[in-house]
Amino acid sequence: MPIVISDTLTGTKRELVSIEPGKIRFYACGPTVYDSAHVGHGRSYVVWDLVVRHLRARGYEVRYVRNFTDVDDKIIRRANERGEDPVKLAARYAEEFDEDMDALGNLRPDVAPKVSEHVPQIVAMISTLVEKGFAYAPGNGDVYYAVRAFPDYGRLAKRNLDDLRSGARVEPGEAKRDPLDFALWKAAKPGEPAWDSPWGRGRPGWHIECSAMTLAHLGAPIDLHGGGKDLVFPHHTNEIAQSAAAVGDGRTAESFCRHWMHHGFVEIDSEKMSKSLGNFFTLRDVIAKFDPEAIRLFFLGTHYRNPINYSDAILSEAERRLNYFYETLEKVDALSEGISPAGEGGAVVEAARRALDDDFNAPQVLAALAEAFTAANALADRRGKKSPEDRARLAAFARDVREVGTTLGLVQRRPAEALRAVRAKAAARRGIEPAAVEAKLVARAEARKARDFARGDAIRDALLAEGVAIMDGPQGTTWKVE
RNA sequence: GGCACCGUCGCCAAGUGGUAAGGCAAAGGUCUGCAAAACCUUUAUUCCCCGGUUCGAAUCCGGGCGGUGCCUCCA
Repeated sequence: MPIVISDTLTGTKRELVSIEPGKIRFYACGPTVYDSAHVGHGRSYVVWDLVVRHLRARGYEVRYVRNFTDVDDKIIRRANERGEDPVKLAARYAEEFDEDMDALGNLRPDVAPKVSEHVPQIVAMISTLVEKGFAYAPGNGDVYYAVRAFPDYGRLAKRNLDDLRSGARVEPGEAKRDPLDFALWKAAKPGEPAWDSPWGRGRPGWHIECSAMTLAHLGAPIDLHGGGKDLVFPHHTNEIAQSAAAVGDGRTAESFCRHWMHHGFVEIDSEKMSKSLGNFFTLRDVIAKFDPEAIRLFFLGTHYRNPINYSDAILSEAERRLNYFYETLEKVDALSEGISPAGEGGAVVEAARRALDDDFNAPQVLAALAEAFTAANALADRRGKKSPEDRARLAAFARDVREVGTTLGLVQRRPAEALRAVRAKAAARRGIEPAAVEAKLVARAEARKARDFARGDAIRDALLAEGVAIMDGPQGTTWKVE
């Protein structure tokens, strides 16, 4: 069964065909680290994590490279504002980024290269482009890429040079032959980090770093390149032009990379979440409020290509759903402890694989899981003693769900611990004191033991008014935050 | 202005030619001292509107209306 993706390069859904059988060389555009990551970054890298996990589950040897852009105008500006060294500031945010990604359950990439550590490769690549006639140095210390030299220019973005030219503009001081030409190398300005080059001291332009780091760590051509939809133009368009000119045939986008995937944005009130609009939440802030696995579940509930609206309400819904998953698993684990599962991988595993093979359709996997969970609960809660066959089926459910969860990066924690963590966050959010709740539950238990149901119910209703729901079970009373 | 994308139940959301997944919410039921949770049942002859193609369209084509993104930094 082939894996099918929506390929931006062709604008169609088509089979992902790797250059070397069984191997995928994958590059995801990483963040520019001048500030804390926001929810939009979280979505982006959960998407790429899903892609990598599924490809690996399907037997591919995936080499996953994701860069840090740590040399950039915004980093320099931010560092100057704070009187800090730009490279150090970037390093700090890169570390923070890694922590956030870990919290979301994303696997680390195999390589996470930084621009500041690849300047020699970048200079070498620019030199090649100049030698081959794809780039020119007008003598002001800048080097520009000559867009007209690359016949496939703009194909990824489905735009031709005339369309683009109407909107292009040239900054004062630039010496471009064509307004669409873009800087590969920028002459150093005072107070900026700079490196020596054949064109004088300066620093890399925006797009060249990804090209150079892709070639340094994956070679060319690569199989798959990913990023947000906002990177299609100009970033990826220019990457293709540079790379195909430097190491490919100089004519076609495919000589650099075969397949391109782009995901949709996280939105607030149906508007793109972005730094410039100021309508963003940092991952740190959201993780402080909601369990990161609930955030991940929220991301996976919408197909990666579509926009996804962020709100506290929808995150609460994801949190309740996560609770349901872990409560079910806790119950099923208790009933099937030490039992060997019935049969081989079940229908859920197969359904999940099919859904992910079809352009990484995670929402469809969640739908398949929903049916499995319902069936497991029905069996677990059925009255009467469980037969050995029932227990084996429950064990099989737990095994299958966890296997699917491995690919999604969900339900890998121990249920009791996850439930406690989720509850703690929800309680903190609502200003609920767990110790106070426990004390009230003791009082209620005493009242009920004395068959004073009126008093017991009064305590329960008071807790519910605070947002605490209580469940009486055979093992005693448990509670959670509504 | 140019180039794209999107519009599916009260809400969220799959589905890209074969007769509308799933979740939340809602209603009824089972269970329960009463609840909660869980489970069962019910809830879109219909997919923004109007035409067209087709044996057949939410899915393809044309036109409208509405929303968004990119064209400048952006995941």
